[in-house]
Amino acid sequence: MIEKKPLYIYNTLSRRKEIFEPLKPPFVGLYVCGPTVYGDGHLGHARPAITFDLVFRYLQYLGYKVRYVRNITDVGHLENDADQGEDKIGKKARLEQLEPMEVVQHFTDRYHEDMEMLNVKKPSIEPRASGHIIEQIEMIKEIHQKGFAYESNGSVYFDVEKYNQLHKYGILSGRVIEDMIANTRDLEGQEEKRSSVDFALWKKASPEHIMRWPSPWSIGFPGWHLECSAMSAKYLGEVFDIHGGGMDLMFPHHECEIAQTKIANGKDAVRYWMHNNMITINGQKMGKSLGNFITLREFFTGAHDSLQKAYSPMTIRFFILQAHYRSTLDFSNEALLAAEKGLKRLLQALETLEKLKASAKSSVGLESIEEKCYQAMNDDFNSPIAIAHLFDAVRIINSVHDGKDTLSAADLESLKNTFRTFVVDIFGLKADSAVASDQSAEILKGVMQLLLELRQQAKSQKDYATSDKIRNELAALKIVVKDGKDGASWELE
RNA sequence: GGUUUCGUGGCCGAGUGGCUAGGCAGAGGUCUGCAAAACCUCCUACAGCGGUUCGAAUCCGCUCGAAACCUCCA
Repeated sequence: MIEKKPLYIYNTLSRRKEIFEPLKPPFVGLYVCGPTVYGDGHLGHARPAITFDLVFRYLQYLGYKVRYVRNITDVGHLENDADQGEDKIGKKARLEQLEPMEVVQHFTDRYHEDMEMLNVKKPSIEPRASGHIIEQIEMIKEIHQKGFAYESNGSVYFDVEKYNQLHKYGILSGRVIEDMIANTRDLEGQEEKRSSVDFALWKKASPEHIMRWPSPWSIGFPGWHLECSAMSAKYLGEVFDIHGGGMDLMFPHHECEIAQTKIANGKDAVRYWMHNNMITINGQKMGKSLGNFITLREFFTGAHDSLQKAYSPMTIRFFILQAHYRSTLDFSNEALLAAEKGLKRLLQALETLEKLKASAKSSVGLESIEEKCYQAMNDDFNSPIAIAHLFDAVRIINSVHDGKDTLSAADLESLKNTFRTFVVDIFGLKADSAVASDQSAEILKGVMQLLLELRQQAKSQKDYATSDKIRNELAALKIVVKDGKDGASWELE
């Protein structure tokens, strides 16, 4: 354990920050709703991935042994358009003449690639919904036996009104069931349900629905909300610590999870509910249905009309970390450009830090930086505040490098430790690997050293024509030379 | 219509009863052969109107505006 100060987490259930106390310390169970793999991930998908990556990393850093479960939804959710009853993955597969699992595999692989680019750590377990049909069927049986589900034409529905008589339905989203009944729109395929608020636990497959499994009720597929309940219970137990996901999943997805689980195992499964906010574009949610999304790959390559240029994965990561996870974050080129420059400044300082030399004593105090960073993180993972404090450290690092301030050996060691810990370990930021640490990189390093020495010689002989030629030619190769107090350094643009 | 939020300087974004983050952009300066980088200084805002308070951007009320969810969505 690094710090004994309490960690506060905003619990959606109580709508306030609560002291985080794991059920069975030092273990922490964390479940996060993962992607539906029927298309490439977009910027919106990066938000929960990075948010809970931060949570995962920080909890681990505090010394907790975290089991992080993030699922892959590969059964598909019901489509609500003309192709009623057909799920998204099935639809995509029919269109492209592929096996559904082929589609699933393809987009799962691509999702993993995106996550790796963003330096998102792999979860401890990444279960697939299709691999847990049996568990889901068992759960439906349990709910059915207890009288909170009914069969209708081969499908099984959860009886929300009956549930609401014993427990309150809508505790997470603050909804009142009467209002919902009064306000629900008329949708097709609702006639099988007793009430419009009921939700499907099992759906009988229509003929064109190609993803299907046998069950006691019909050949079909599990309802949309069941997989997370079944898989979280399987891997984290009937009661576990944190459940996360996007705010848009709060209702109905998470609300349904709460109701199902409460009946199936008689307990409130989740102790802390965490929801990340949305990324917006022109003030509107970036989403599949609105068609205003930009995929992560498009960001990385710049291949999208809305993008002025390509943005590196680390820029995206830093952009997201610079906002608190519960705030909406508006995408724009200006904002991304600003993030790109800020990140560069931060990572530059990380390198500069390695070159600093200790002095007899420090001219600046820095013990509070570490403390402030921890305080910020302990306050519901307030990464933007922690980053602000890291920029204070950047200023100190650069001042020392310029010879305007000094640091004692102990302070320098402490600063290195704090800075690396937060930037690299907790925020997961790293230099984009334009130059990998392979052989050619070593050669480049040597060549550059030679060139800079030659340039220095030319400069000391006031042969500026030569020194400028070296600098300009290198600039044309996208290598930037920076003169400092003690010699020049270089970087790739 | 209901539920949940939000409205902060040129832009992005924290904060949330008094001490007025941070980044980007802009202006001036230091350094430098010049440039870049770095450093220093400056630009000081909280939608509007009332109320509570010694004191409010922060609490309360109203008005205006925006978003998410109520249908799959991170």
